Amino acid sequence: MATRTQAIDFARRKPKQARAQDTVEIILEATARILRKQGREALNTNYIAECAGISVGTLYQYFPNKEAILVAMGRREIAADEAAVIKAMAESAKADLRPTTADLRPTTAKDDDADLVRRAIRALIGRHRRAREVRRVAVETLISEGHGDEMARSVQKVAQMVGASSERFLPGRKEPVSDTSLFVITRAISGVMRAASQEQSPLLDTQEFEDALVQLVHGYFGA
Amino acid sequence: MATRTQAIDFARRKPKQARAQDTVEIILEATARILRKQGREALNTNYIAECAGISVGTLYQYFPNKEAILVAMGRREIAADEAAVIKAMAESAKADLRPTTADLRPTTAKDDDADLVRRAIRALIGRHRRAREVRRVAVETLISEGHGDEMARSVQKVAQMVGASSERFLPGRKEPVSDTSLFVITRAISGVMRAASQEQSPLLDTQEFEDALVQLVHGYFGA
Amino acid sequence: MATRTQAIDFARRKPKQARAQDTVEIILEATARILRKQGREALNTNYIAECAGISVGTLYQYFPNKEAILVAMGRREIAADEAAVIKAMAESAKADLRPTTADLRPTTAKDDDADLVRRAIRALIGRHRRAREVRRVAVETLISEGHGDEMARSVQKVAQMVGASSERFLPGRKEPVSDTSLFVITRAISGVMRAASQEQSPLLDTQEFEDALVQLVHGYFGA
Amino acid sequence: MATRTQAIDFARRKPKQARAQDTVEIILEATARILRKQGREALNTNYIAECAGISVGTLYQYFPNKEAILVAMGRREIAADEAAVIKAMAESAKADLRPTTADLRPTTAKDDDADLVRRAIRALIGRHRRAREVRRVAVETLISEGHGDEMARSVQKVAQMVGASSERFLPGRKEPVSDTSLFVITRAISGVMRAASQEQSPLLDTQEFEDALVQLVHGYFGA
DNA sequence: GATGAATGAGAATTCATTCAT
DNA sequence: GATGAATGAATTCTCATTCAT
Repeated sequence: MATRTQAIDFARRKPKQARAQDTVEIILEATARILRKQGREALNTNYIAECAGISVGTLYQYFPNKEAILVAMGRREIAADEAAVIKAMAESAKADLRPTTADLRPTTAKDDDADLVRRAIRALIGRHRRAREVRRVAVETLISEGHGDEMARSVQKVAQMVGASSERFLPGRKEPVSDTSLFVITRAISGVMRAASQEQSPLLDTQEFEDALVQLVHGYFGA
Repeated sequence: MATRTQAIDFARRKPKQARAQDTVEIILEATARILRKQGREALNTNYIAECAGISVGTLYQYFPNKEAILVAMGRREIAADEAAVIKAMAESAKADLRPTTADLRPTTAKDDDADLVRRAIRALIGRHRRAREVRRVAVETLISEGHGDEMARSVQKVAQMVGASSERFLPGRKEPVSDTSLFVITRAISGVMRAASQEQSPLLDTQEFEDALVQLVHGYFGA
Repeated sequence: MATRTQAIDFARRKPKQARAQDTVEIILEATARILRKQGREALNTNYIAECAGISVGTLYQYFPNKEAILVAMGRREIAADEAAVIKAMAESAKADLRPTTADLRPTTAKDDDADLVRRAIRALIGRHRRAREVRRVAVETLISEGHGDEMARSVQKVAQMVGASSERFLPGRKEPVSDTSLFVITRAISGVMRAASQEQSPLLDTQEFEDALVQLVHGYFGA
Repeated sequence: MATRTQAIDFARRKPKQARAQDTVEIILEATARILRKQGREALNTNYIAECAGISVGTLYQYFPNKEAILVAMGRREIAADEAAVIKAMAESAKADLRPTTADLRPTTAKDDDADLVRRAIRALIGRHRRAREVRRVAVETLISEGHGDEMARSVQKVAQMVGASSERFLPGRKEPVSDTSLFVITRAISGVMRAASQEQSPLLDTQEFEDALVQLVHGYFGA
């Protein structure tokens, strides 16, 4: 059965047409909105459909089940994170960065690296500042549905980009960053970010917080 | 005992008799078992009661609702973490620690501090090595039910103990650790640990992992 | 129609289609049937659904909870009472009424009034002769859910109609019937009727009973 | 079995001792208190026991089941009504009654009768002014448990007393009051009273209300 | 493709009652 | 006699999913 088969790649129908694509969008947005405003408790397919302004039947034409919606959202979040960080790093060369904690960073060749790390972190903080519940639930579902690897891969990818760039500027470091180190530093950053979101920490909006995270990275790969 | 008392806060009836106390225990254990073996999906009050070998009615005599059970478990987990870490640190003075990555730690006065941090981390890793789902769900509930502060407080407390001890051995550092630093380092450690559990990372059982975490702390408060 | 509209006030979804409207009807009828045959004890949502030949889910698509069903029934009863009485009074002009207790009523201009009162009472008795438990439970719920005013208003309305008509034929009475009188006479009639239903009094089927009630009204406002 | 047998007369054990008698009292009072303050919804045996300061087990030593408690309360209410009315009537001869609506009652031999009716009604109003929910639930249970006759009998008894006394003063009336009349007038009074309680009517506290009820009786047995 | 009424298994919770201590 | 922990059937209500129109 077509349905069954397609269910495997978690989107019941490949939306080729613009309208169908929109519907998917609308569903995902409605889901995010509910998550943001009422929390996971209030999330159910009927309500998603209602908020999306479509019927449940239509919803099930685009997603085989509830989890698929969350998984799609999770992927989207991760992709958006990735894009945001990469974009930020790409802009690194030109922009003028005036960090407040200049004393922590000697004005050497390392500067560019600092910029890179700082920019990546800043971008991430930006992403986390909003849609806490959305992220949490979506990512959680992604993991619990066995797609945790996708997330890990994305994080790893960005981390490696940072690592690769860094090497150019850190001639002292001979070997590439180990897998363990990569794991630890990426999860450390995510963990701090996540906690700040979840605990609604006011730190999320301070420069001090950004500095501390930058310091965490530099310290770890440190002098 | 802290654990006991707090668990009761949220309980429907104060179990005065030994038997009642046992019942609470039995319920919590059954809950943990289900979480561990079948996951959150399978968790429901009827099933908990069945697994605990009691009736639903009895369950509701000790907990006003499902969440309360998870909250109690969360508190228990946290308290156990705290106790484990503190105990580990207390033993720090006498025991002989032979870390494999000796090169990371110069043999100076800092040694004792390193021991402290390492011991704390080692204890934490130990705690995380088991009952991943249990921790996750319980702690999550704790947070989502608005008791996130309790967890934060516990973590903070331990962190401060480490910080206080450290100062003795780091005469160079004049001021106490700032709140931001405390937040960042504790959440970083927790985040890494949590990710390792959740992603079922094999790293959790390696010495390399422990070393990396120790390095994360030392690097952050760095040279 | 008032009944329909009000019933919907309390309903979960506005049934736009004919089928849906029927469903509401079917639910209410099943409820009445249970109340009549097995009493309040036997009334539960699962059983209502079963008797109605629908699923519980469907039931809850039309009523947010059990009470709402009873409230809807109560409103319906009241509206039907009102309609029955008004209809009876409207027919008053033409029909030939041969009351058995002619001696109680002098053959004067008051006759028409007597007709009016008698007709109203006769209609009410007719309504009460059936569905005792249904009325009792439904109306009780209406009141206990805080909708007692609706009932009062309906009763008052009819009473005022009677009062207004009476004035035409009782030139002797200058002032309109006071609120207190209205309250007392309407509740007196209702009380007697209710008791007759509840106590399953055989009086309900006698002419003597009707006469006594007519006499109660006439006596109260009496000569 | 002793228990079974005694259950039939609705009190599991005949409390011969003072203490036992007290316990029954305490249970009934706790029940009334709950009914008054939290309504029927909140009424359950465990809660009654808790409020009464005894254990459920003890409660079941005095009442075979929940209904028995309500039945006992109902009987008590009725008995108290009866006693209050009878007492009021007994005092009729001496006391000085200054009704406000003197115009309604010509100063003839009927005066004493007026007093009697008025006193009875006044006493009843007094009883109804408090414990609305208590009465309602208790009496309802009494009826629904098939003890409606007891209530009817009590009401009838009082009514007959009034009727009997009246006759002395109403030489014109040859026959005793008919059963139908008795039924109608007693239920009319009860109905008005009940409605006033249930609808929380402010009339309950006015002289006008008392007058109207007196008028209802006098009008019915009319000039 | 869209709709939304219907489904019904399943989950949380209550409460009258019992019985071992 | 008193206690109160335990019981579990019963009840209310939810929500993912289907399918006739």
